[in-house]
Amino acid sequence: MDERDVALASVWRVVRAIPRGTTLSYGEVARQAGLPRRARWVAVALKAAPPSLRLPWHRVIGAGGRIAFPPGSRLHREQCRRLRAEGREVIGSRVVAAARGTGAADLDAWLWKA
DNA sequence: TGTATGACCCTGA
DNA sequence: CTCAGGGCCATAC
Repeated sequence: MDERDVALASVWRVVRAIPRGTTLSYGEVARQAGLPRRARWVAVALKAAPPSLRLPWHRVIGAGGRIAFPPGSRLHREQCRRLRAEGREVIGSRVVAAARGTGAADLDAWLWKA
């Protein structure tokens, strides 16, 4: 098990821990995984994640609530669908910050502040 | 070996 | 809002 595997496991662990209805940016995932400033690599890690892990990858979005996939692409639609299924509003490629007081909101309020 | 590409991020104009 | 420019770094060719 080399460094890469450890890093992959760290990222997956963080993503797996994102609560339902909440979102985390790539940069934040990287940071919480102990890989500061490696947001880009988080994308690689997600792409490399075996589907069998059933990671909630849809809860990982770009900074500022931006969906990272090209609008109209299959994955973009899939992510929108899953986020809305968890009660999040999505407008275009933007995931609207959750309103305060609705439970899962505090995290991203802190994240993309306001 | 070198270059290009990308599910990124941030600042500044 | 867009665009540019810097940083980041694994992968693919």
